[in-house]
Amino acid sequence: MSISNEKRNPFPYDQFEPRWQKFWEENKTFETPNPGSPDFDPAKPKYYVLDMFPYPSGEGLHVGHPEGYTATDIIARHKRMRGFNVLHPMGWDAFGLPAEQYAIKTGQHPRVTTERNVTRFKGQLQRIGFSYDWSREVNTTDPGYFKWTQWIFLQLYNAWFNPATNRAESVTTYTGNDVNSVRLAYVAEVPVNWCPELGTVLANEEVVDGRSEVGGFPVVRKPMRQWMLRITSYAERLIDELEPLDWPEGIKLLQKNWIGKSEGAMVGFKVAHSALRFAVFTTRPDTLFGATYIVVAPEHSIVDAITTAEQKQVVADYRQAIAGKSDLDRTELAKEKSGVFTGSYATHPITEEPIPIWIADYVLTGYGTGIIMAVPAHDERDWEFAKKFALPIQFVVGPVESEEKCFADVGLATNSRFLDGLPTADAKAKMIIWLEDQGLGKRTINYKLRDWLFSRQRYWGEPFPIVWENGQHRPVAESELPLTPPPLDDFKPTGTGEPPLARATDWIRYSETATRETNTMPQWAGSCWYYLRYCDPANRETFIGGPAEKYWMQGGVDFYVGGTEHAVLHLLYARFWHKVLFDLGYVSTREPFQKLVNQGMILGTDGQKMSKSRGNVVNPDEIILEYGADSLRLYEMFMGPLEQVKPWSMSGVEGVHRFLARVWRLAMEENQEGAWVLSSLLEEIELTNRQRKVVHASIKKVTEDIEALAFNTAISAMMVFTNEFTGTEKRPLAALRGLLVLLNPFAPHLTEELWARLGEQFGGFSGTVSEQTWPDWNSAFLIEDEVEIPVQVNGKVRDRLLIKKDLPADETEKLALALPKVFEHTEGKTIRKVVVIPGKLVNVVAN
RNA sequence: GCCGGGGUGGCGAAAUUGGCAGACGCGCCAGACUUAGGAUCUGGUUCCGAAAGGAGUGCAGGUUCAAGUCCUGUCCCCGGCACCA
Repeated sequence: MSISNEKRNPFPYDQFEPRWQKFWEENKTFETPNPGSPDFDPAKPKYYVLDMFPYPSGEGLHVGHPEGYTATDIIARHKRMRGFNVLHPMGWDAFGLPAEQYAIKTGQHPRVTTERNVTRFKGQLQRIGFSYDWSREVNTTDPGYFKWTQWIFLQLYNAWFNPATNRAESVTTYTGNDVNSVRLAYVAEVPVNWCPELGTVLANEEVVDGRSEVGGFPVVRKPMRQWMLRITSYAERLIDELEPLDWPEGIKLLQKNWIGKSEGAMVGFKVAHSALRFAVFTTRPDTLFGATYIVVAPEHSIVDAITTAEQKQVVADYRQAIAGKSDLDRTELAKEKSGVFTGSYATHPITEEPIPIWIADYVLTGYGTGIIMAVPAHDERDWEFAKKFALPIQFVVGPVESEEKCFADVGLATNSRFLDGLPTADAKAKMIIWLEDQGLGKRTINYKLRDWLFSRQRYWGEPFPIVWENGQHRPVAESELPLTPPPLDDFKPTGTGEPPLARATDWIRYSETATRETNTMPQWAGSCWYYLRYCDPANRETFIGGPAEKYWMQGGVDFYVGGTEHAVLHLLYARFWHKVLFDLGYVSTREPFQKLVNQGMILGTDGQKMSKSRGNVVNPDEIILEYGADSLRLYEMFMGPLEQVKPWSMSGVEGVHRFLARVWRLAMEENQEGAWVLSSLLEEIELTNRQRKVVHASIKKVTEDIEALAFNTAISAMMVFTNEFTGTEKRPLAALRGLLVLLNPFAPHLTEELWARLGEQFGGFSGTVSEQTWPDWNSAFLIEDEVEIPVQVNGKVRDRLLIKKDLPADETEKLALALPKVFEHTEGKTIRKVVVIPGKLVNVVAN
């Protein structure tokens, strides 16, 4: 019916927000020139602020995405205002399973789905007003991009890790006879994580509790021929070079534990009555005299050779039972130890006593040698196993309180001949030296980290630039890149482990005698180097040009924000690739990401993790529609500390929305017709002392808080600022100028709009706010000459004292003791002591 | 089990080096303006108590003139790893 029934917004964000977004786009406001370009200013320092680029899913953005993105955007805008050349790009990690599975269901080519999703994501991000330099947008599925992903793979293929120099080098420097045994990218027949449901193998990092990280399908162990990347040769450097980085300690530790370095010794054993030998890895060589049996992983190749005729059947049965189990089953059964005797004995290297050799699934194939010496007296797992199968237990470290309990602690060696009486650390060292002298063993460092399983049986990924001929692999020429996936009608997995690309028979046929590799790279490949491509996205000659790399990557990415879920995946892989590129001379830093921050997860309004099934997902589009992009940005930052997990609250959004409305009404008012016009209270007047103090205190607080990433308290400081001026009769323009600049990185649309409107009538508002210089505060304006300090009696505040800030202690004490309240509370007591912290507090101690 | 993070009002949270616990926001209460208010403005709001006063940062101790902050022990929540010899 009438106008009054229409929704009236407290300020017209719906009109000016899209207008400013268009303005920034048309004026290329946030495009950053590269070194060498005419409008590049080499005098400015650089700042590279990076978001973990998203996978453009069909669901669109959820409110978790803009959390980190808003934080980096505030930093980017703030750094620009402080005179930095800021690199702030965005792109798409667009290869991946969902698009492929959608293709399987609908026949729709993944490229079509991907393009649609990218358009959607980009539109959503632009509607939030992020200051990305969109001219640098990258997409991992773009042939112009994955050409270089494939190129980098070829560098890995053509490189080996030289232990003598502790770095990667061209394979041409390798002097051994089998170059394929040292390449950083190699083929191996390995037990892999095969996921029948997905029809593909997965990396260890993609398997969670025996199920696929994507989809949650069961994963089983199966030996298959796969491409591997030799990340293990970088284990040491991945740990050492992590140390100086400005990363959360928790993430560093997560990576360190994942790499899992342990120091110990390799000890050689002989199989009794046989020429067979094997080695075990132990971190407790000092307990060698306590080794009472040997355990071999069931899958180990030595098992056939050592199993006696009598034990053949039980061993076969056991191995069969283990092979049929998924990792999940194995984990669930972990509580109960199982295993069988092989019938063979090993000879103890020192005592030369025979000790039985068992197989058991508590020993893992992939770690150490896959064989252990069991010391049940001093290892919980061995203890359990020995108890269950009545194997002998020999204590060699003491003091032992009870023979009925495993003693896994350090202590003093006993029953160990030349080690007796030595504390564990010394015993370890002495044993290692002894073993080395006798040629029975040697000091060894072992890592939990395994080589990276790098091939997938999928369609929607980068094809390997490799061809096979006579059972041998070789790289294709660089000039043949990019190698694009062939068109297919059927994207389904073949179910046999043969990748879908195998269906493209013409594409596979490389020559009369050669065929193409049909595996594709995992999704992680593209994200291993995208931060480099942003520096020089249009370069057709190389993956990154020298000058761009040297300028933008100097000291690494300055600030990188993303979720913890990538702690051991993307962040480890990218560091590995970066180190290879560094060793080969293509980049100039050892590490890619100097400073890393993890944003905390945003929970639903019910305090639970957001999920479709719970129905508690908050859609940013709806927030923008109802409250505007600035409100969304501001709320995301006002919720609490960036790194903390925190629940979404709709009334919280309204709170910051009201704050923005107050800022709007500081400058604007409605006329008779209900149109917004400049407020009649605005005047070019001097600030009062009190106002000037508020302005400068806010500049200080907001500046320091932005640098400390304490955006929530920066916003509260601006709320205090706004409250201070809301009630005033006259509004000094200088205060408004200051507020708009401070608020701009947080609420760019509102501040630009007010700046422009004020500029039409008043001076001092030239250009856009984004172009303004960040203000400095003057400490002189912050000093108070009078302060109110609490006066305590026995630690309880009883009164207050208004004194000159620098009043000497003795005079402060005198004034405090003269207070009636102090007298009242010390009456009948003796004053023992008066603590005076000048300008801060007085505490009278009496009893 | 091991490693990491965290427990502060009704709620999200603040609190340099130990120095007035609860800034700011939400919610709630009251008032003003108003035909109206789920708009706006003003004031109040940790708890108990009419007040004086007392209690209070997961719990129990300790150090100190003074502890959310430091120390010892303990409980709970969240995240990661999980037979790595």
